[in-house]
Amino acid sequence: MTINYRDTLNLPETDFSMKAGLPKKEPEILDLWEKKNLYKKIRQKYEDRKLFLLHDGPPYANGSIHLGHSVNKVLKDITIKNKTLQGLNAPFIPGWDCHGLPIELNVEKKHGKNSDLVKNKETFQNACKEYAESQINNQLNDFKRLGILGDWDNPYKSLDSNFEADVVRALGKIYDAGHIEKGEKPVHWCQDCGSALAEAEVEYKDKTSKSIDVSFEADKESISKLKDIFNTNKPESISFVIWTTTPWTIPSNVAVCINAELDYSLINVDDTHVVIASEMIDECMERWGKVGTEISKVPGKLISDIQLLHPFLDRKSVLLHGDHVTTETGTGCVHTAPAHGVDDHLICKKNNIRPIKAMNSLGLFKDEIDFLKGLPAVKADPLVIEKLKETNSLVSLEEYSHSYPHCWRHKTPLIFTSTPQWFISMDKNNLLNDAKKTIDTVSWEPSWGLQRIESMLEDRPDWCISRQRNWGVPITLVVHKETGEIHPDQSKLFHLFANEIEKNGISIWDKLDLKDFISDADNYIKIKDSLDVWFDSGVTHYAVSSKHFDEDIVADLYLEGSDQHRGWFQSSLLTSIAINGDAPYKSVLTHGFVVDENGRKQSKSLGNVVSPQKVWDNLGADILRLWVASTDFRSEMVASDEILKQASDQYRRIRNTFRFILGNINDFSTKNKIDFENRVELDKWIIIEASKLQEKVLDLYNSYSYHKVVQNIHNFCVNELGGIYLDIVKDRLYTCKTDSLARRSCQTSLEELLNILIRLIAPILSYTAEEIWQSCSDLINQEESVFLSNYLSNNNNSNSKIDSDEWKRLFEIKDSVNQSIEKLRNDNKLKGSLDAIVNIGANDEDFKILEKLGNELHFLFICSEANIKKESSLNIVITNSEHDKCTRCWHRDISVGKSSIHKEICHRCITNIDEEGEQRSFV
RNA sequence: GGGCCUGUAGCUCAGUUUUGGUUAGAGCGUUCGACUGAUAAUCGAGAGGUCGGAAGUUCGAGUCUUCCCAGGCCCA
Repeated sequence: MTINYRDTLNLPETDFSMKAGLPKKEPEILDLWEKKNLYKKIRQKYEDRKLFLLHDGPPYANGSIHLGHSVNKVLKDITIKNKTLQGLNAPFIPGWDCHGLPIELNVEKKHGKNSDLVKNKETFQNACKEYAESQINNQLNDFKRLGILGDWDNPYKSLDSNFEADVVRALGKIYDAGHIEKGEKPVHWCQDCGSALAEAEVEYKDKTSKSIDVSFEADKESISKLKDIFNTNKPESISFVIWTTTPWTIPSNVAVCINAELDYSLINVDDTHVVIASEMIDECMERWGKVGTEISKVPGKLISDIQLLHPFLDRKSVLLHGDHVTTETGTGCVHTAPAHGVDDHLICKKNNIRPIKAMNSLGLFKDEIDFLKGLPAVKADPLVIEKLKETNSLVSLEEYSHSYPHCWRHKTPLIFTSTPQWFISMDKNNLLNDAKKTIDTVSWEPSWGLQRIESMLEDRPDWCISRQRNWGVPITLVVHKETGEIHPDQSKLFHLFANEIEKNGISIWDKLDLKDFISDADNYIKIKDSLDVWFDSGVTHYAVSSKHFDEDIVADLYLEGSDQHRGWFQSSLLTSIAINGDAPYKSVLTHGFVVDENGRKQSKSLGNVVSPQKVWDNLGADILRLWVASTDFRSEMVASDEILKQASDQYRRIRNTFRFILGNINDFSTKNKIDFENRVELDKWIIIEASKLQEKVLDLYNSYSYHKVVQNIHNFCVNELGGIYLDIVKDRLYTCKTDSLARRSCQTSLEELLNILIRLIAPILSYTAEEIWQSCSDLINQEESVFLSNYLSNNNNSNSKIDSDEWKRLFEIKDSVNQSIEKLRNDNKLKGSLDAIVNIGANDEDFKILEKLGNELHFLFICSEANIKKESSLNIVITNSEHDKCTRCWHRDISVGKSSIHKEICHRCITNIDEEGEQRSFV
C-alpha cells in the first residue's frame, strides 16, 4: 500500500481568491460600508479625538468627473484615512460649487435661449438649481465609487439656501471691514455673455487684429511750443503718431502717453511732420512704407504741456508721461483710453483725467457717436478706420497677429472695457499687504507654492466680484437712486437679507420690497448684480468649516491642483483675512496635472484622455487608487494604459502576498499564539523587519509621500516576504506537525504581519483591505471594518539570538549561494536547489554567524544539505546530493528508504507524521 | 512674451539641498531558467542608463553655473 504523503501536509487554503474581480466586488463592499453606516461610526468613535481638518475644495457641479477630479479626491481620501488610522478625528465633508455661467449656459441650451423658462429669472434659477443638483448626484456617485470616505449624505453645496445666506453674511462682514468698493474699472467683457468675466474665465488664443497708426495733431498753441522744443520753425502742423490694435477704442481716447526717459524725434514724412520715439523710426518707416527725415531729437521729459486734437471728435487729447510706455512695438507714443485699458486707467487717474466712455453698460456704442451708435466693439473697427481715413489721420493699416484674451465659454474675443462694478479693494484697507504677510505663516508643500502665491498676489488687481448674471448669489447692496451711495444701514441690511435668502432662496431678492426694510425706501434701489462664483467657494471656510467646527477654525490642510494658487487658495485667503484676519489653512498641499505618456496634457482633441469610469469598470477603483498613490503627484502625473497595467501588476503582487498569508493561517487561532521570545528566530526577524517598515511607512504617509509608501510596501512584499521569508517558511508550514511550535511560531508571525500590513495598505487599497478584513475572523473580531481600526504600535522587546545585521549578512550569503546554484543550472548540472549540497568556506566572522543556525542552515538556502568550514574568504561550492528524494518534503537525505514502513520519505518527515515532530529554533 | 515647476533604465520612482568623490540604485516589465505544495501564482539569474542637450567651474559634475530643447501650471 502506498501512502499519499501530500495528504499529510498542511497546505494553504483560503476563500480569498487570487483573481480580484474588483469591478464586481468593489460595489458590494461599497454597499457594506453604507449599510454599516461606516462614516458615521468613525465620527462617533473619534468624536473626542484631536481634530484634523482637511477642507474639501468644491469641484464645479457640471459634467462627469475626469481623472483630475479622481486624483484630487483620492489624495484627500488617502490623507483622511491615514489620519483616521492614526487615531485622529479626520472628518471629510465634500462640497460642490454650484452657481455661475457654465450652468446657465447649459440650462439655456437645454431649454432654448428665448424660452419663457429662461427669460423668467425665477424659473431660470430653479432650472439651474435642478440642473446643478443632477450634476452633483452624478459626480457624487462617481466619487463614492472611487472609495472616497466622507459625509456623502450631507455634503455642502453652494446652492443650498443656508449656504447662499452665509455667502451674503460673509459679504456683509467684508463690507463691515471696509473692503468693498464701487468702481468703474476696465474689465474683461464678453459681448456674448453680456457680462464682465473673472480672470479665471479668460483664456488666451491667437487672433488677427487690425493694427493702425494714427496721427494726433497738436493744437495751435502746442505747435508753437513744440517748435521751440524741437528747435525748428519749419512745420505748420505737428502730429504725434500712436499705434494700436483696437481701432474701436479711438472714440474713447483722451490722452497720448510718451515715456519721459526715451528720446523723441520730429520727423518729416512726405508733407507732414510727426513725433515718434527715436528708437522706433526705422521700424515705423518700414511699416508705413515711407522715407522720413529726422529734423531733431529731444528727451521725452522735455515734451510736456501739450494738447492734441482727437482725430475726429471735437475734443482735446492730453499728452502725458508714463513709465508703461515701451519701445517693444508701436511708435513710443501710446493711445490712451482709460475706459479700455488698465495702464490707461491708472495713468489717467494719476493725472486727474476723467475717463470718457463711448460705450453704454451693454457694451454698445452710445448715441453720441453717431456713426457707431448701437454697435458692439467688434463691428466698429472698420467704421473707425474709415473715419480716420476721411480725416486724414490714418498713417498705416495692417493685419496683426497676436495672443489675445478670449471667453472661455464662447471662445470669442473679449474687449476690455470699464463698467460699473463692485470690487473687493486690495489696498483700501490693506487687504493685500495683510495677505502677503500671512502667507509666510502657512506651510506650503511643495515649498515653491509660497513663491508662487506670492508672485500672484504681487500683481493682482482689485477683485471684481460683480457679475451681470442670474444664477448666483445676489450682491445685496442698497444704493441711492441719484448719488449711488450705499444705504447707511447697509451693514444691518446684509443680515436681514441673508435671513430672507436662508428661508426662501436667492429668488427672493428680486421680490423684496425695500419698504419692508428701510423707511427711506423711495430713494433707494437694490443692486441687480450677482456675485462672482469665486467668492462663493472663497468663503467656504466661513459657510462650511466655521459652521461645523469652531467659529475661528483654521483648516489643517487644503489639498488641490497647483492651478488653485491663483484660484481657490487665493480667494479663500483673501476672504478669510478680510473676515478673520487670518489664513483659512495651516498648510497647503498641491498636486500636478494629469498628462499622457508623452507629457502632453490630456484633451479630447488629442484623444489621449484616460476615463476614470472606464478604469474602475475594467480594472477596479483600487487600481486607480494605486496609480494615484504610486505617482509622485507634486509634478505632472502620467496616466496611460501601460502605466495602469503596471499598477495592476503591482496590485496582484500585494494581493497574492495577502492570499498566501491568509491561506497559511487558515487553521490558526488566538490560542495557538506563540510569545515573541519563544518563536523561531526567523519569525522574530520578519516581525522586526515589518516594524521597521511600518515606522518608515507612517513617516512617509505623514509627509504625504504616498508614492514612497507604495514602493516600500511593494518592495517588502517582493524582497523580505517573497524572496526570503515566505519562501523559506513554506517548508516548515507544510511539513511540520500541524500544532507544532515550529509551525505555530510561523503562523503567529504571519498573523502579525497580516495585522500590520492590512492597516498600512488600507488608506490606498481600501476595497482590498476591507475585503481581506471581512474574510478573516480574527480581524473582524477586532473591529467591524478596517477603517475602525488603528495602526498598531511597535513594541517588540527584541531578545533575538541573531541580530538584524547578522541576518543581513546571512541573506547576502544566500544571494551568493543562489548565484552559484544558477551557474550549475545553466550548465545543466543541477535542476532544483533541493538537489544541491551547499558547501561554504567562510572567514571567521561569517563562520560564526553561519554556525549559529546549526543543522537548520540548509533551510535558509532551501537546499538539501549545507556544510561550513573556515577559509580566508567566502567560497561557495555546490555539489549534487547523491541521496534519494523524500517524496514528502522533497529534500534529498540519507535517511530516505531506511524505514520499512515509510520507504519513500526521510527521517524528518517520519518524525513529523508519526512521532512528536521536529524542533526548530532558527529557520 | 513673463513667473513657477518638471525632465535619471521601456515604465514608476530613489540618489541632486546641509556635504560635488570609487563600477548611478530599487521595483515593475522584458529575456532565460526552475517549480507545479501561493500555479493566469511563486522562486532564481541575466540584459537594460553618454542621468533632456551643449558649454563652463573643478583634480573630479546626475549633483554647482550659464545657455538651449521638450513638456506642465499660472499669467500677459
